[in-house]
Amino acid sequence: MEDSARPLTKKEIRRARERVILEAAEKVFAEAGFGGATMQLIADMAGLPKASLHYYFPTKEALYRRVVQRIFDIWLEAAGSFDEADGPAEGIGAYIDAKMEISRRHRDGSKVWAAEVMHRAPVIQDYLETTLAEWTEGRMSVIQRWIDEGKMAPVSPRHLLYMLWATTQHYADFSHQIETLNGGEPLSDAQWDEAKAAVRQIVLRGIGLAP
Amino acid sequence: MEDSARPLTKKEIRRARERVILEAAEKVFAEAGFGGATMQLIADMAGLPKASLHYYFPTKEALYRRVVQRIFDIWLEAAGSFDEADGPAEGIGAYIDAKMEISRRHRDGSKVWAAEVMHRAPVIQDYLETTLAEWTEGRMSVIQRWIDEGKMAPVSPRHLLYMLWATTQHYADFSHQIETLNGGEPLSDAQWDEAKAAVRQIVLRGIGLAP
DNA sequence: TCACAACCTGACCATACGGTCAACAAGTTT
DNA sequence: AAACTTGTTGACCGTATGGTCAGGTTGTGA
Repeated sequence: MEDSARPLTKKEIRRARERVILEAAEKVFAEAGFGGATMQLIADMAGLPKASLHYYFPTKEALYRRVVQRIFDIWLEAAGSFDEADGPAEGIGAYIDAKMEISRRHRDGSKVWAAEVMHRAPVIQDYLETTLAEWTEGRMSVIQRWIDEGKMAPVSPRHLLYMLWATTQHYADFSHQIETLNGGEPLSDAQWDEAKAAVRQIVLRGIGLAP
Repeated sequence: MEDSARPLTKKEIRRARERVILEAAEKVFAEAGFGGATMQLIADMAGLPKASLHYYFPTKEALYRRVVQRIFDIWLEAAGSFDEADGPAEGIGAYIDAKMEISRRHRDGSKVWAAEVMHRAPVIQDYLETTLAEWTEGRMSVIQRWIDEGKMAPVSPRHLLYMLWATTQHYADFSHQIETLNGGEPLSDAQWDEAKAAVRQIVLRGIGLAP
């Protein structure tokens, strides 16, 4: 729109183009799945010729891999909110908030992640086996410690974690169903707050913490 | 294997072939998604030539439609377990059990359903808007009545339902992740019981019912 | 300013896919 | 057993897809 005094450097262009492509790819992969997505569709959505995609990303699979990796980084970030707490109310409460916020802000990414896992994780199997497995073990022992210290009711740490993942992720993966049941409208800000509060309330009470 | 005295009638053959195809299709659609699935793959899995699939089901989409419809029927059946109860403990407890059992027995179907909704429900949008919406409304008022009668804590009926769907469905849709975190092994019978009990425990306590 | 490297893309290619069909086989009805 | 309906499938077709590449453009360092 405006004539920039300085033309963009190559590095800047590269970075910007890659971002545009990755964002378009994320949306298309989320909506159509890996098999249903086409390079042409992604190119159109990015406003670039198809050949350009192949200049920045050699293959469709390489592009997909980058998209998935991006989500995992975001996921890891949220995972951190668990650690800084010294009690279940703050720890799990903050984790719920963080993951709900991800579902809200990164719907497409979440869907890509879900589809990847559903299809037996062809790309991220190693992440599941290493990073995710370690994180899960760690958090399970934190929860177990809280239980031993009497800070929460004795519930299965593993299934509590699964429940947190499932519930928070649901708002992204099934957003279409949720919107349909909301009269075809996306959740408003107030409704998102309501959802967060409801999840927090049920889960925290569920692990023995009075509201 | 055994030589049948009476050769199968056409109707029997038709029914049997259709079932074989539908089961193969469910598996392939679950593993590869609609876009990633190919008629050839389904044919191979069903042990039939590709042209035979097109004899029984005119198009890939028609086949997919039938697979999805099949899941919805199963889902509706489980939905019934909610109705016969006159209190939240039995009603919600039974519903959790029923849906967990679906996740266990119909993993592939659940995945197909999840993928369908994730991709904006191209095939089942009308179901979501009619049958599912009505069922949801009905169950929400049942829950609200329970709350009004003091039978459970005042929680958002809508988000409670979402939580039930999310949590129970998770064990099917993310079964691969769960297996990976279980040392690569599928859940044993005992582990399934554990999972069911844990979900029931957290949810029921979460809505104010002491274990 | 010049040589070079990075960037860009229209045109092209091989392949794989969903779907069709002709020809035949197997039941079913009369 | 003849006439007819239903089932069966190998071979084929048009198309769309992922990917390539030659040839041109544009920024960059000497």
